[in-house]
Amino acid sequence: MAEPKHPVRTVDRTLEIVEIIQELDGAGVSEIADRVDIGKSAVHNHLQTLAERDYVDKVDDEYHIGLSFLSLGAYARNQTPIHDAARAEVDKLADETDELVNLLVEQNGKGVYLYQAKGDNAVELDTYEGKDVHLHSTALGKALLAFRPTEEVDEIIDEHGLPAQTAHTITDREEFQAELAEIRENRYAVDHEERIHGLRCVAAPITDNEDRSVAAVSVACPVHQLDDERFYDELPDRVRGAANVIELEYNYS
Amino acid sequence: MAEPKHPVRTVDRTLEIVEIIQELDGAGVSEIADRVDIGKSAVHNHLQTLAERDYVDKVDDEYHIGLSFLSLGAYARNQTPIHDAARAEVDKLADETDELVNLLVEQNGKGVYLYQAKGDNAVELDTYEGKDVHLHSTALGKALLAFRPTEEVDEIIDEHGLPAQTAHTITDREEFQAELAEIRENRYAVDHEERIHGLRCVAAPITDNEDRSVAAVSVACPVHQLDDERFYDELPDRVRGAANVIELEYNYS
DNA sequence: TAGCTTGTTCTGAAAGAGTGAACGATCGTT
DNA sequence: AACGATCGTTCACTCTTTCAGAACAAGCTA
Repeated sequence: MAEPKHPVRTVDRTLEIVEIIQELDGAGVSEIADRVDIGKSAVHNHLQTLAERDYVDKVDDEYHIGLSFLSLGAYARNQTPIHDAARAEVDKLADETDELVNLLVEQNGKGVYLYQAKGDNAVELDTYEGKDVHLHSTALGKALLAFRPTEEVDEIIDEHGLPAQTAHTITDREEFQAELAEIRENRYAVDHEERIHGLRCVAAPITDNEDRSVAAVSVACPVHQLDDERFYDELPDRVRGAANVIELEYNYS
Repeated sequence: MAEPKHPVRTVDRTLEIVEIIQELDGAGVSEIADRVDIGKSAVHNHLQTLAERDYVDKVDDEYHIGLSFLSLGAYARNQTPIHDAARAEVDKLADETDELVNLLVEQNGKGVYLYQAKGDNAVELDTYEGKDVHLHSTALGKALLAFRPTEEVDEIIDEHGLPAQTAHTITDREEFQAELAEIRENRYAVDHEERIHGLRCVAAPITDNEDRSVAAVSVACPVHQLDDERFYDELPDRVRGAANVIELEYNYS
């Protein structure tokens, strides 16, 4: 996507304001005006306009993200064919493993969490539906990239790099390509505390009829919650099994 | 919320554009320009700006709602304490009944679907997470209103009226108040094709410690799918049971 | 009470959103 | 194959309208 030739600055500013509110978990007019480069009267006008349509909620001089965004967000998700195909199986996997199960898709070279199901024993993380993450530092992202053409992976790395998130993140290009090759063989990926310290995940790609990935599913759990045996023997099979069911649903129905 | 004294028109226009795209299930520049009162070059500028941040997706000269809205929408939902408390139980109810289960909250006098779980046999409806509906024409809305003070109900009716959605919608004010009184006694509400022809629902309120409703759960099914016996005997108990579990989770944890 | 915040209102002035025409591309039709 | 229609995109000018800044009310803290 080329840069807009004639961007509408007001729209950018509004989106910025909304994103700041999300980041701060609710904020007041002055607080927002400090972060975005416009005066507080202007911020006030934006917020009133957004509040009118319930895109923000005002609670005691604090503004919060409004539920009107849910309509658009849920709609956007429902539009993706993979969501419908995957949801039931993701729920089931969460139920069986008791862990946190995630579904991720790619958008413009980054990963976006599309759906999340929490088992009874699920770890609490910073991930939420709609959040975007670097693809290279998660099992989900690696599983997804492994089933994309090499040139596409190169493009994505060119654009976003391989920034380190923890000491375990793979930051070397060749090492990363080797990792992807291995994932292609196993049809599952493992993340050893590569994005978050103390967390490891197993992920499997969900591919279309041409074996190109359209999404990935993962189970995430704290390093010390599951012993290695179960982590390496049991989880990969379960995750691949779920991915398989989703693929069938996605490709043949 | 008072009318904004100094609305930011550009923001209104952008939101209008986005809402049109949603309504039309994707649209082109000219198509949008026809509906919103600005030229197509202006619409084009808006869309490019939104696309830059993934708030809209461009696919072959058609623009669609982007996944960036999911981040905000899911975030807004996660902020509501009722969501966390209810989600697991709503899933369970859907699993047990095989039907469509909905969770609704009130916002500015209208109902907003907060969460939805589909059982194996769930009916396909026009409802989706984030959608807003009139409160008076659904079992969910009636259950919710029944546990609000009378003056609050009056205010809401003053603002939104009791418009007929089908031939069965209650459109008379007194009749509606009587219906609410009955719901207060039973602690569950029934919707007899009042919003959609051929659909009936059973809903129960979820109340706080002062017995004021904060949300409602419902099971929805086609009129001819379930015989009257099961509909009237089995469902109310199940739905009230689920509501009860959610209340405990909401109020005491 | 004074002194700091906060959100809100208002008007002028500078910014920029929108108009409308023109261009190039891609249709389906003649 | 050439046409006409319709699409998305670009551009420069103009007039709309956003924004800055000051002033005010309300709520704190000291």
